[in-house]
Amino acid sequence: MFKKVVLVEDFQGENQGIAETLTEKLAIEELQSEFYCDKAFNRLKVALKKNEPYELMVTDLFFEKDHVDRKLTSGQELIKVARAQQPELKIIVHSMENNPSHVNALFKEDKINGYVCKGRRGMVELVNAVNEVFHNRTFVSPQLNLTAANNSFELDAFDRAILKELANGLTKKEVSDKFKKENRTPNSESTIDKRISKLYDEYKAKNTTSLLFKLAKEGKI
Amino acid sequence: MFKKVVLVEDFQGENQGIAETLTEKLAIEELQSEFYCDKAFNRLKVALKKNEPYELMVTDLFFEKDHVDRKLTSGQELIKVARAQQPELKIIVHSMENNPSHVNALFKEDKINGYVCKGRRGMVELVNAVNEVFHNRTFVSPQLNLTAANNSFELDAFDRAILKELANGLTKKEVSDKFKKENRTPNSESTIDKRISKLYDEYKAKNTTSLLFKLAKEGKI
DNA sequence: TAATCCCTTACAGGATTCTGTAAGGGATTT
DNA sequence: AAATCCCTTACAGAATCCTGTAAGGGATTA
Repeated sequence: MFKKVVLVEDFQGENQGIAETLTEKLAIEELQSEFYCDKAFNRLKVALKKNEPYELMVTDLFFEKDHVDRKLTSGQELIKVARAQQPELKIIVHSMENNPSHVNALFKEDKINGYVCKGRRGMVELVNAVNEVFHNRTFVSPQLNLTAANNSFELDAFDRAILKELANGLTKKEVSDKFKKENRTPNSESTIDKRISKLYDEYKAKNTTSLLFKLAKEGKI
Repeated sequence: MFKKVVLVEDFQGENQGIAETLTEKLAIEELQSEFYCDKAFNRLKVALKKNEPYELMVTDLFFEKDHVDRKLTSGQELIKVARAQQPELKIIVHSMENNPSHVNALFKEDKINGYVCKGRRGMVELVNAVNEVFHNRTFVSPQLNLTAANNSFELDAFDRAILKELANGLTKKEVSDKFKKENRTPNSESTIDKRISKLYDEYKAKNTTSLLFKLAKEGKI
C-alpha cells in the first residue's frame, strides 16, 4: 500500500473523515492533510527535493476563498503543476463535480488516476479507488458512468462564446457586431441565431432566458 | 454536555469527520449517524415514544437524490417535522449554504439554535456551536455576518414567483395569465414588467436573460 | 464533373421585450 | 380633509427575439 500520501480538502469535517478512512481502513503510514492548494504543492515540492516524494495525492476540485492569498485557486490548477513537477505521482480527485465531460477532461488532459464523487458512499469508493490506483488501474465512481450516457451533447467553443456574451446581457446583434470587430468567425446574426435555436432543442429550452438559466444551474457555463 | 445526539449528513466523509469530532472533542455518549432525512426522523420518533428523546440534531440542508425513495428531501423539511414533533429539540444546521437571508429564515421560521458553515474551520465552529447551544444560546458562523452586510437587498415572494416562471421559459404575458388563472395577485403584465425592471437595476442586469443567469450563478434562485 | 451535404449568411414577419407616460386606489402624513 | 407616497394597472412605440425560407460556398462522394 502507499506509504506517503497528501490529502487536499478545504472542508474541515470532510478532511477529517477522509484522513480517518485513509489511516484506519488503508493503513497509510504518513498522511499529510492540507486545506490550501498552495500549501499542498509546497509539501510535494519539498518532499521531492529531499528525495522522499509523495506517492499519492487525494484532492478536491473547489476550494473556498478566504482571507489567505493564494496562487493556486482550484484543484485542477494544483493537479497541473503537480503533474508537471512529478509525472509519476498518483492522483485521485474527490469532489462534488458530477459532470462526466469535466471528469473525462481530468483523465485525458491531466492524467488523473481516479475520480470519486462525494456522496453517501464516498469513503467506500475512496478505499476502492486507492486500492485500484495502487495496482496501476484507474477508478471512477459508478454513478458517473450512468449519467455519462444521458447528456452526451457537448458545447463547443463557438457555443460557449455566444452564451458567455448573452449571459452578460448582449443582444444577438451585439454579439454579432462584437465577433465581427474581433475578427472572430462565424459572426453573422443568422448563424448565431441558428446555433442558439439548436441549443434550445438540445436543452429543451423555450427561449434564451430559460436556456441560460438551465445551463447556469447545471454548471455547464 | 448533550448525551444523545443525531447527526444527519449524506456525504460519508463529512459524516465520519463530524462524528469523530462530536464523540472525541465533545464526549457525546450516544451519537447516531444518519444519511437520509427520513431515517433520521424515524430515529427521533422512536426515541420520543420510548421516552428517551434525542437532545440535539446536527443536520445538513441538501441531500443528494439516489435510488432510495424519500418523503423528506431536504434538511429544512426534516427540521419542520422534527420541530413540530419535539419542540424542545436543539437543532444545529451544518451546510454549505452561505446566503444570510436563508439562514435568517431558518432561525426565524424554524427556530434552529445554531448555524455552522461547512469550511476550513467547520469542525472548530461546530464544537463552539454545540457548547453555545448546550447553554441555551445560539451560534452563527462568523463569516456569515460579514457577508450579511454586503447584499442587503432581498427577493420577496412575488419576485421569486415571477423569476421561477421566467426561468421555465414563460413569457411575461404567460406569467400574467398564469397568475390570473391561479388567483394570485398582483398579476398584471405591467406590474410584472415593473418588478423585473426594478430587479435589473438592483442586480445590474441588462435584460431578463442576464438577470436570470446572474441569480442562478449566485444561487439566489 | 456532377450531386449531395453541411455550414454560413441574408431577409422578413409575427411575437415578445423593454421603456416611458399616465391614471387610479389605498395607506400614511400633515 | 388634503397632500403625499407607493403600488397596481393600462397603453404604446421602438427594439429585440424567434422562426421560417432561401441562396451561396466549401468539402465529400458518386
